[in-house]
Amino acid sequence: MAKRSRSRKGAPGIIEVAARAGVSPATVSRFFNTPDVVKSPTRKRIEQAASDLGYIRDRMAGSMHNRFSGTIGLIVPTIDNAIFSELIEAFSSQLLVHDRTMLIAAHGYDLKREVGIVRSLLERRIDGIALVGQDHDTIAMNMLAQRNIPVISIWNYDQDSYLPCIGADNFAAGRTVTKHLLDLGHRNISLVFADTVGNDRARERLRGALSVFEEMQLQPSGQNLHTCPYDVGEAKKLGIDILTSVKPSAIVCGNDIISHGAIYACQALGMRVPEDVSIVGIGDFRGSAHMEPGLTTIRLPAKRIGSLAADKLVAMNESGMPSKVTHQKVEMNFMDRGSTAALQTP
Amino acid sequence: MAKRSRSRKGAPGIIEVAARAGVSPATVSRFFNTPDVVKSPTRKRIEQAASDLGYIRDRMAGSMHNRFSGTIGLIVPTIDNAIFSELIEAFSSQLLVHDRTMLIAAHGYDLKREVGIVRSLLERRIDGIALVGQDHDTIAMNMLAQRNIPVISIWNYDQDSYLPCIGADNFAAGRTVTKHLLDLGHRNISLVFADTVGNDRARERLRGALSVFEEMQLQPSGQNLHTCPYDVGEAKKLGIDILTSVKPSAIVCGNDIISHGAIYACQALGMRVPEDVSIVGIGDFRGSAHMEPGLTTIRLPAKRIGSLAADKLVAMNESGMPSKVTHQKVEMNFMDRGSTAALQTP
DNA sequence: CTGAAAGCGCTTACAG
DNA sequence: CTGAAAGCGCTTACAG
Repeated sequence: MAKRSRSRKGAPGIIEVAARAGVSPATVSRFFNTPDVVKSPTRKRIEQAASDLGYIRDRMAGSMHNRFSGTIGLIVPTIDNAIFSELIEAFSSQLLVHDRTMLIAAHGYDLKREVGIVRSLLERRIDGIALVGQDHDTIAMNMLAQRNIPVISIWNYDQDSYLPCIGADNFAAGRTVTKHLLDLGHRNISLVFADTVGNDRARERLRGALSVFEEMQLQPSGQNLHTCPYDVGEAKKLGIDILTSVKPSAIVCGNDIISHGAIYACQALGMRVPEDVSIVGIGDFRGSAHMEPGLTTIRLPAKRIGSLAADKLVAMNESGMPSKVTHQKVEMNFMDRGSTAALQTP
Repeated sequence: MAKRSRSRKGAPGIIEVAARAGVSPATVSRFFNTPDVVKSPTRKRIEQAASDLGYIRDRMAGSMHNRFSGTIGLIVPTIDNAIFSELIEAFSSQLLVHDRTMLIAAHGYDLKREVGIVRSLLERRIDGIALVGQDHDTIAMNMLAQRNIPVISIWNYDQDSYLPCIGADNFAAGRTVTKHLLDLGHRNISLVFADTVGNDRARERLRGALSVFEEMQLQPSGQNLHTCPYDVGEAKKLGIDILTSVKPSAIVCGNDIISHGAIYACQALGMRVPEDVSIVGIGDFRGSAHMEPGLTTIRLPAKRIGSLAADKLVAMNESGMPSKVTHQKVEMNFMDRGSTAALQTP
């Protein structure tokens, strides 16, 4: 009585189920872990007993033997962001398919905070982890390496990545949208990108955009290069600034959120898109297709990345993790919608 | 050697740390759980040893004694949705403040799937759980009740809730936005709401909207009542339908996503908002303030609900869970922006 | 196919 | 303030 009081409020354990089914605890354990090894009538009795008692397994106790805990970690910069939430949802449900559970945390673009999160997840004995991008604190990477669990980098594809990666070619994405505008005849183009510090995705996109200018022997002037936070309101404000001072004929936005702000900026100023200003984004977020005008952008398959990452991590667990690092590039689709047009020569 | 091979790849445990620090395992355990009970010089030695070895605690082993696992569950209809992702982010980071970890899963508006998720979380020994809304499967509720962990319902405030709840008064929200339109003189008003089956938030909002009509002895005609999925594209399509057939002078949208679609529908048809059509939403999602025109809506404090829920669950754990059910209502703010105007009498 | 027994990594009375 | 020992709920060789 006194002994039970500290344990879980009399919740039935494997012992109680065994007693009720008239078998040993070992057999109950087998029923849950390797059912086919238990004879059918025994199975029935255990099933009945477990259900009568409302027995719920304690996976934490199980994980002390199992080598695997059944949980997999995912660390993102922020959960509250159109593109990551799509990724998270896909990752999580694909994990569910594999009978794994997701442990997720956000570091708010603070790589130092990521260290604490990695430790906390490791304390929970995650079987593997997916990190966004390749910029991470050494301490975190060392903890991960020492624990010897599978780690993959997602979102950006980089063939030289030191971690296995699954993602899109952000460099190519930046090139594609920029080239589209140059092909339409635009030359006075503003580039509005997210801060590239600790953000390889933004960095690659910007590099891609600039590479196109270079190839065409053009050089965007300093006043055409802008950094913008990931926020529609901020992007709109900055957009109004740029449209009234620099007066570009087109804007390359580092992500769709910035594009939304830019389009609203044009509307606020009474400028028409695409007649007066052409705008392209990167990402193809929810809503981009349906706004007026529809946003010309390049689709990054967040869902696909999430579910591939889940598959890969589970596979690495099950295969005993081959040491060869393999990368996977996901395809992007250029979506030519209404927000861009050929430069009007007045 | 052979014995170690099945355990975690030689990862150091409390025993190794104890040996290196020249103390007993019990003292190492105390160092991590109740540091102040360990003498300072001993503390230093343990700290050093732990750091030398790269020791990482195994919380799963710890949780077998601790009564609490340090993880708290959150089940949402979907992660990939502006309003829930804001909630999740807040819930998660507030949990981090309390040194707890979040276990999250989405049931995709399928209450049957919620049952499996509840079981899976329970198997992970969550210390408490927050569920969105009050519509849940009995089986899930029974499992929860039997385990005797704190359960709270979030998002909708309902003073008669059988679960402690933290949320906004969705009925009042529906009333406020609808009344705003009636006060502006509109009478031919379309109501476009999310499906109310298994969704108490949408149900309450719609009830609120209808109650205003009733009070004013008005009755919205059947053709003015529409159900719409949570999707900008679908809302836009339906909006175009409604605007060209029913031709309302105003639309009450059950959430901001539907409003966005409705505004784009107007723009696609060349109608002006608010001159030709007034539109109100509910939620004040990211972007609603900055689109053109700014959306008139009512702000539901998702962040506040998330962080209050985290606080409450932790408090319930720590206080031994008082049996009295307490509810908490969070304030909403009506945001009168540009998408509504007085009815033009031609 | 099933049981008895040892053990997973840590925590907690119980002594000292 | 610290240690030796029992035990948390389950799993897994080892026998049968």
